[in-house]
This record gives sequence, structure tokens and C-alpha cells, in this order.
Amino acid sequence: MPELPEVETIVRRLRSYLIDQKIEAVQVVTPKILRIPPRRFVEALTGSIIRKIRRKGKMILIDLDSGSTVALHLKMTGQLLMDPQVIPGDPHTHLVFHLSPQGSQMRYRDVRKFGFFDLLSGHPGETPACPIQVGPDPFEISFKRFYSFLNSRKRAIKSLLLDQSVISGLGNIYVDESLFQSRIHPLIKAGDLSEDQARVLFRNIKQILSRAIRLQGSTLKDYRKPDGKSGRFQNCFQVYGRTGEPCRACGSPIQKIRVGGRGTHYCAVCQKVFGPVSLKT
DNA sequence: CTGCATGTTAGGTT
DNA sequence: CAACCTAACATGCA
Repeated sequence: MPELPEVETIVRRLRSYLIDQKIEAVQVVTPKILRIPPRRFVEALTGSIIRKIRRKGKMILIDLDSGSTVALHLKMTGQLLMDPQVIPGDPHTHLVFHLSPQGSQMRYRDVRKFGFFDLLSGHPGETPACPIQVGPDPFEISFKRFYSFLNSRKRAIKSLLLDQSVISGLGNIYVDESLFQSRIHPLIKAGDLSEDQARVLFRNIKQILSRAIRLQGSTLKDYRKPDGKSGRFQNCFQVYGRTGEPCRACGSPIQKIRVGGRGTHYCAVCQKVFGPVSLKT
């Protein structure tokens, strides 16, 4: 499930394949993947040259020389695969881009079809802003700003960190890992964190994301780099997907609970809820 | 077979 | 506005 490290890895790889390539042709196999009429999409892309590839939160933005930008989101199972990885007759391939002069192909694959492509129109020389409402990612803000996001919020810290309109890039895996690393219980209200706790959390979020980028993301099932290969950060998980297994810090079994409708992994011994605790007598 | 869990965002309601 | 709920979808599992 592509979160910031996976999307960043994909973007870096795509740059080496796509920059200055011309989109010779686009095949739309599954129109529902597009947020605009297929005809308009094909017309806007055909003959354009790819100039820049950017990431905004978990979105991928591909700037064309025409001034337009292709904006896409992989959601849960979307993949961008280059040529040799193409599976002939694959039922889950929805878009095919033909590139020149390289002569290569890039395909969009998505088993669940949650992902989407949009087209942002702009003027040549300008870079269109991101279409959807996404807050800054953890690398784009200061601690002060991060702390102000938590301030006086009543929702669980886990839910807040997952809210892309507040802070972008984090998903279920990296939130659970960051909270564990910071010894913070996922249900603590965001506004109840001390400044020291928030500082530790902020540092750990960035450290874990950086490490995950270095290992080229986490592959559970669907995430692949454009060359079809897996990431390696899944081998570093401390809590995610380790329900019942011993905590690497204290040995007690990792718990799984539901927070804001999301499966949440944590260590009940290392990540304590503190402050006023109501006890039944 | 049924029913549930999976992760992400949009869009709705409270 | 903040917080919460559910739909969209395919697949694997108990």
C-alpha cells in the first residue's frame, strides 16, 4: 500500500525512465480509471514531452511541456510498471503509455481499481498546484508547525496522523511504526501529547520514513518498484502485521485493536496511555 | 457458501 | 469546522 516512502521511491525511479521522453501514444483500457473524458486525456497527452515528476503527499504529478500535469494516485493496489515487467494479457492493466525515443512502455496496473488519473491544465512554463486537498508532508514542516497541528485536537493521534488534509504521506504502516518507536499509545488524544512527546514523535516519523525510503519502501503484496522489484522495509517492522508476536523491546505480545476503523498494531506495555486513567473499582 | 478484513480517499452526516 | 462513517473494489481467509 503505497505511502510516502513507496511513492517517493517510484517517483525517483520514474524520473530516470521518463524525463524528456515523448508520449507517443496512450491506450485507455479501463476508462473508469480516468477522472476526465478519455478522449480529452488522450488528446492532452499524445505528443507531449515529460519534463518533471513530482510527489505531493502520496500523489504523483507528471508535468508535461504543454503546461498540463498528469496527477495520479495509486490508492491501495496501483502500480506503474516499465516495459519488461509487462504481463501479457493481464486483466488488471488499465493504461498503457508508449514512449519515444526510448521505445519503452509504462503501464498502470491496479487490481482493485481504486487509483485514478486526473489532468491539471496549466500554462506552459508554470507548474500547476496539486488537485486534491493535501497538507504538507513531514519533511516540509518545522516542529513548531507540526506541534500546532496537534494542539487542542481531540481525536486520537493515530487518526490525526492518517488525515492527509492535515499532514500527508503517512498511512497505516508508518503511523503504527512511528507511534511504537515513540512509545505513544495510538488512542491518546492528539492535544494531550506533551511537547516532548510530540518532538520525539516528529523526529521518529522522519527517521522511519527516511529509512524506509533508503530501503525502497515496504512490499506486503502489491507494492512494486517500476522495475517490478520489491522494497525491503517490511523486514524492519516492529509492530505492523506482528499481532501476537513478541515485542522486540519488551517481549510481550503485540496487540491489534481498531482505531478510527483501522487495524492498529501496538505494544500495550511499551505504549501506555497515561494521565488520568479511569479505573473501575 | 457466507462474511469479514484489507488501505486510501471522497463525500456524506452528525 | 471537527470528528466520524461509509462507499468504492477485488481478493484472500476462516
